[in-house]
Parts: sequence; C-alpha cells; structure tokens
Amino acid sequence: MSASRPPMARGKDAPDKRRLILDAAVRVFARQGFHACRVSDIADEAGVAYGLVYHYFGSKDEILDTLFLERWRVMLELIREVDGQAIPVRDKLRAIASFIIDSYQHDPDLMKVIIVEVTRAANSFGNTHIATIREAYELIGGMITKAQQQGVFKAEIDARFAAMAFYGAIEQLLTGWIFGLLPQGEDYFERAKWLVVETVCGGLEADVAGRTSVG
Amino acid sequence: MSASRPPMARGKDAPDKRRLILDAAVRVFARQGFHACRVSDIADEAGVAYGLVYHYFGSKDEILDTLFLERWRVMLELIREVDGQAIPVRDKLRAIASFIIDSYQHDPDLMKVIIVEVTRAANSFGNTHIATIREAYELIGGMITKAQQQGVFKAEIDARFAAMAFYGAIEQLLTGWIFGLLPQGEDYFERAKWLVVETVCGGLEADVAGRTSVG
Amino acid sequence: MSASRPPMARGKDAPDKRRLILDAAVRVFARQGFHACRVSDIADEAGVAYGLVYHYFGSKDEILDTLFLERWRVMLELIREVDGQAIPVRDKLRAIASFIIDSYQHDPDLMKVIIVEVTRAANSFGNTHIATIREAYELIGGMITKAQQQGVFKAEIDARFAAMAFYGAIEQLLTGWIFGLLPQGEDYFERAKWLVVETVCGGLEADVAGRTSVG
Amino acid sequence: MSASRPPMARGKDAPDKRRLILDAAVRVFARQGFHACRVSDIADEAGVAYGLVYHYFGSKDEILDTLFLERWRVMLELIREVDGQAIPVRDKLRAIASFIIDSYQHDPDLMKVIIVEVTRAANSFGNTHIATIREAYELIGGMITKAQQQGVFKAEIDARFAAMAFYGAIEQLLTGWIFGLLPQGEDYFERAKWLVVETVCGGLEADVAGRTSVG
DNA sequence: GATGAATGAGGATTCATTCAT
DNA sequence: GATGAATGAATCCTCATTCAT
Repeated sequence: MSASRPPMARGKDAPDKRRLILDAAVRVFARQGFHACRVSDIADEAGVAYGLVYHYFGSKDEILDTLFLERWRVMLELIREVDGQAIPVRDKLRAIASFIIDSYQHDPDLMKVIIVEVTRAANSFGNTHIATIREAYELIGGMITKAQQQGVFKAEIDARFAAMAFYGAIEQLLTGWIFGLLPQGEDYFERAKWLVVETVCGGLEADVAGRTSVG
Repeated sequence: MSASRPPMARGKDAPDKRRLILDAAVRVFARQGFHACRVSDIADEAGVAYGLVYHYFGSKDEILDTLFLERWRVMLELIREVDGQAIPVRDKLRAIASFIIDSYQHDPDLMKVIIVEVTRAANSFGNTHIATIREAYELIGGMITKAQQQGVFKAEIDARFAAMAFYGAIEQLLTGWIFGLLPQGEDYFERAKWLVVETVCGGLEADVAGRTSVG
Repeated sequence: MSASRPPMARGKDAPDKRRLILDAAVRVFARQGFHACRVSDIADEAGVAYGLVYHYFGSKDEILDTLFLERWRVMLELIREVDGQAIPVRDKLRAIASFIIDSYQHDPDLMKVIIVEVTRAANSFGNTHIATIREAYELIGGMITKAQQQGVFKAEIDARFAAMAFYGAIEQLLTGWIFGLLPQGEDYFERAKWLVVETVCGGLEADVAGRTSVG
Repeated sequence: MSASRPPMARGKDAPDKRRLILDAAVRVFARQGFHACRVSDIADEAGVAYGLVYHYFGSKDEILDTLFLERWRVMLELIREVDGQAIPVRDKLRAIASFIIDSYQHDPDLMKVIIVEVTRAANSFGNTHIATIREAYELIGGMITKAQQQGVFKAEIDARFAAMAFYGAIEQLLTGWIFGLLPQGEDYFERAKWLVVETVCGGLEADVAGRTSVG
C-alpha cells in the first residue's frame, strides 16, 4: 500500500522531462499557490525551456489536473481495494486514514496543492473533479452504511454525513500540518492515524461502563 | 447568539456604500470565485462606481481580508463566550457547531467564500489570519483538555488534534453542502449539528454493552 | 530688487488658503515631481480639504501655471527694468544673474519646479509658456545686440545664441545646486553671480597682455 | 569621433526587435513626451506586439533609462578620450561641444529626450544617473583646473562652476533649437560650436587693448 | 524533442475632476 | 467657503499561449 506517486519507467540517464515538470510544478504550486505562479516559474524550477511545458501539457490547468488525477487515482484504487476486503470497518477507515497521512508524509507539497488548490476550490478545479471526489465519499459512505446494517455502527447517523465528517477530520489534520498549526514528525503521523479513527469510531468520550475502546 | 454579520449603524436612508461593496463582494466571490471575478464585477453588483471600491479598500485582496476578519472576530467571540460558560463540554462543542452551521444557513455565500477562498489565500495572507485561526483552535483544544482532566474525555487523544478533527468535520459538512454533495434544508442543518457532536463525542460505534451514548 | 514672491495682502489671522495651496504645491512638486504627485498630496501638505484645491484652481495644471507665471512675471519686470537703465551691459547681465540666483536662494523648491517642470518641458508646460520665455531671451539678446553695436561686445557672436548661452550657464548652476552637484551656501551664491558674468563677458582665458578683466 | 548610436551587430536580415523598440521609443518620447505617451504607442511605432516591449524591458521607465545610459556611456567615452589627448584646453572644449552638437544634428529626437525627459526624471531615477553626469562634469572640471594651473585659464573662477556653465551653455543652445527659439541648419550648428567655446573661453567682450582672442 | 521570442487580451490600480451637502 | 465621497476613463503591466526555428 505505497503512498508514492507512480514511477515513470525510463532509461537510466533519461531525465524524463515530463516528470521533471510535474515535480517542479508541485514545489512551485505549494510555495506560491497555483494562481500566483507563472508557467515560467515551473519551467525555471524544472530547469527546462519555457516552451517545453507546453509540449507536454496543453495548459497550466492541465498540469494541476494531472497532479490531482495521478494521486487521486491511487487513492480511489486504495479505497476500492479496502472496500472489497472482509475486515472490520474500523480497519477499513484506518487503512484510508493511513494512506492519506502516508501520502502527506511522503510528499507534503503535493498534498498541500491538492487540498488547497483542488479539493477546496469550489469554483474551479474542485468542480472539474467533483465526480472523482464524490466517488471517494460514496465508497466511504457505503462502508459506513454496511457497518450500520451489521449493527457495528449506530444507525441514527446519516452515512453520507459521517463519511464527510471522517474525511474532513483527516483533511483538517493535514491542513493543520500544512499551516504549522499542529506538530509534525514520524510519531505524530502514526499517532494521528490511530487518533482520527478512534475519535470518529469510538468517540472522544471516556467509557463510563468499563468498555474498552481500544481495538 | 446570532450568526448574522455585525449591523452597521447608519441613518435610515444612508446606504453605507462600504457595506454595500462588502456584501456585493460576498455574492460575487461566491458565484465566480475570488480570482475569476473582476473588481468591476463587485462594483457592478454593488451598484457603485468602479473607483469607489478603491476609495474604501486598498485592493481586491483587502476586501477578502476584511470579510475574513469580520467573520472570524464574531467566531472568536462566540468561542470565548462558550468557553466561559459552566456547561458540559458536549454542549460547548454543540454550541460551536451550531454557530457555524447557523452561519452557513444564514449566509451560505459568505461561508463559502470564507472556506473556499481564504484557505487558498492562506499562502499569500500573512500570519495574521493563521494567528486568528490558531487562537480558535487553541480555545477548542483547551475545552477538550479540561474535559480530559475531568475524566469526561479520554486522555489518550491529543487535544490539539482532536480540536482539528472536530473543526474539520464541521467544515467538511459545509464543504459538502457547498459542492452539492450533501442534501441541504432546515432539517438537515439541525440534524448535522447533532450528528457532528455525536460522532466526535460518542463515536460512530454502536453501544455493545448497554452504554448510553447520550451525555 | 527683491526676489521674494508677491505678498498676498490679507487680514492678520486669515490664512489665505489659496496661498497655502500654492506654497504646498511648490514643496510637493519639488519633492515628488509634478507627475508623481497627486492633488490629494497637495491638499494634505497644505492642510486643506481635497475639494478646496478645485475651488481655487481649475486644474492641477493651473497650479503649476500659476507658480510659473507668478515668478516669471517678476523676472520679466526685472529684465525690462534693467533693460531700460543706462548702465554697462556687464552690470545688466549681473543684475539678471543676481536676480535668478537670489530667487533660488530664497526659494530653491520653487526654482527647481520651474526649471525642471516648465522650462525644460518641451512637450507640455514649456510649450504653453514659450512666448513668455521667449520674451526674456529676446530682451537679453537685445542687450547684447546693443552692446555689440556700441563695440563693447564682439560682433561675431550671434546675440540670440549668446543670450541662450548666458541664460543656460545660469540655469545650469541652479541645476547643479538642485541635484547636489555643486556646493551651496551664501558665499557660493554670491561668487556664482560674479563668476557667471565674468565667464561669459570676460571669458575663462587669462589675460595675455596685462589687461585686467576685473571690472 | 562619431555621434551615432552604437551599432548592434546582427545578421543581415535580423531586425533586432530590442533596438527597434528603443528607436521607436525615442521618436515617440520626442513627439509626445514621456508621460503623454503610452507603451502601446511605442509598440505601434516599432511595429511589434505590445507584450514584446515587456519582454525586453521591465518597465516604461527602464526604456528611458536605457536610452540615457546608452547615450551617456558614449558621451563619457568621448570626454575621457579627449581628456587624454595632449591638445590645448580650448580644443578639448571644442571637441566636447562639437560632439554634443553633432549628436543633436544626427539625432535631434534622442537628444531632445535626453535633455527634456531625463532632467525631469532625475527626481525619480536613483543616483545612478546623477553619478554618471557628475563624472562628466568632473572630467571637464579637471580639464579646466589643469588649464588654470598652466596659466591658460584664470585661477579665480572655480573650475566646477566653470564646467557647469560651459555645459549649460551648450545644453541651452540645444534647448533653443528644441523649442524653436534658435535657427537651425548645418551652418548654425557649425557656428554654434565655435560660438560657445569662444564665449566661454574668450568672453563676449571685445578686445580693448589689442589682445588676440584666438588661442 | 527543445527553445525562447512573439503575441495580445485581460484586469488591477490610479487619480484628476465633479458634485452634493 | 469648505468638505470629502463619488465617478470612471486611462494605462501600465502580467502572463497564458502560440509558433518559427
């Protein structure tokens, strides 16, 4: 369950300019924001000629689209895979949270760009990719619904809303890291995976009747 | 505990052009997005001359800035007020969730702008806004810490992370409404207030040992 | 033969806002240049309301025109008066040089503005006032012509060209002071008056035949 | 000792758009004045696209800047070269006056722009230009000082002031031509070269004691 | 594939001037 | 006279995109 971006097979010394440009774009978008950066900034950061960006990508937008889609495709695959497994819902949610947090740990700039520039961009990129995003939410919602049918989760809480809350909790942790509001580090990332699932599944409240909430 | 924007005392017939511009900006930003709209769109929407926008605001950015600050001032006041009350933590969180959801219900455009555009702009905006947001999180974190000390909340979950998760869950519900991913309406809003608090405090898991999840 | 600007008779305590605005404009034009300053800068500097500037002057241009004309009228009067006197040409030129240098000493900002913004502005104000400026040159040229006819000045040098060179030499001294290229101070000003006349009349060359060039 | 602008080595058919823009700017600045012309006027005059102006120059100011620097570099070279020659001071001054007047004759627009716009802009331009101009004056001042030490020029006249007066006399002749106050033409230009040197070196005064004013 | 000069529409900002009070 | 809010035309500069080499 790797959180790394799909490798682009190439000859040993071949630099794969396309990949170079994408990776440069991530850094530049993260640093300056999509709107504040120019195509020339990306080319400079990648160390390639201005025009080459347009050789590989049709537009500046397409670069961001590509970055989003690359990552989100893996994300959806992961969710679908998890969805098909015969494991407790808590483990499923745990796998999703782990994947997202691992993704951040592996490439924080990329996740920052996706969250800041796409996921919350209701009027631009968010709308373009709404179908993709919706699918993720629906898959998660489906897991919750199934858990409710099995009696594992309470039935009173609308699964769609619960899915949003779950995903929002994770994304906000990332946001906290992105903007320096939460401490980062290997330990914190690991703890966060457990924490977000524990909060959403077990709740913050202490057990009043001796029930152990630790799985 | 009104979620409405602070009224601007004025003579009966005086139109307060500044307010007019601010309100128009909310509508235009919500409709087109901050970057996609022109200053002239704001002026047109407000029914004032182009130049008047610059009479009251130094730049397009400053308008967004002002909207953010206005809203968060009210938000912080609410949180501080709630923090000072001698009520159960669940009620405190409920009050905060209610306030935010009421705000959305009362002026969805404004909340859309705050969530969608300000997060994106957090790159460019100085640390002023981050500091404001940080204060809100710290207040919520403080409530959770206190609850943990009183044994009401589990001690294993870092309060700062829990505060982020809580806030993120709420914000994602708003995002769901904004993107049209969740159903809206008076009932849904009311239900959402309960749901988000119930999820975060009581957890999604059903009681397996007769524990009542109602505080 | 005062170099001061015409006093504006007024009640003791009356501040004469018009004068206030003109004087403020001199300072602002000198500091920022005519084009780089806004009408509001003038109003601020004068400590009057924005709109009052337009109560006294029809436009920003008119302010500069007024400043130029006020000073140049006195200048022309001086030249005409000198022209009518029965004194050696050297004394006449000396009187003119003195007047201009005294003017600079008395109000360097005003002279800077007139030289920089009007006298050299071939495409704007310079053209507007070309007739006024031409008259001064012609009067000086006339003095030189007369001196040539009297055998005091060489006949080979075109009087119009000589008049320009004479005036240019003076103006360049002022320019040197304005841009910090020449040392300033009472002594330098006095010496400059003598120097410019001595240079133009007597020449820089040392006497080779015992002639004393000091009048 | 050509007064022409430095040639730009290029392939036979290559149009060198940068040069095209610079030359167009000279014409437009001379015709309309720096402030009154738009960047689009320059582009139109050069027959290039609007944006290309900004491809080669950072701003409208930088164009004027470049013109100034280009011209003064040549001017300084000339003065330095003249300064190094073992010729009478009168010949040196004559060479400088000739160069400037030739420059005007060769490209009156450029000289108009240099004189009219750069002086005005000296406020905004940093001390870079002032420093350049200062060097020219100091070189001329040095020639005069040397002549004074050799007894060729009077010692009573401060060399720095004399240098300014000399340069001012020349510049004012150009100003006279620019404003249409002095007659132009091959003969007048040639005569002016002699005249300005004769005036400054020999003085306007006729010889009263058989002194020859020819050095 | 690679380069970077060339294009030109778009939009923020400025600021002189007007005018109602 | 005095005030400053209101107006809107003017223009600089940006930058995504195209294209010839």
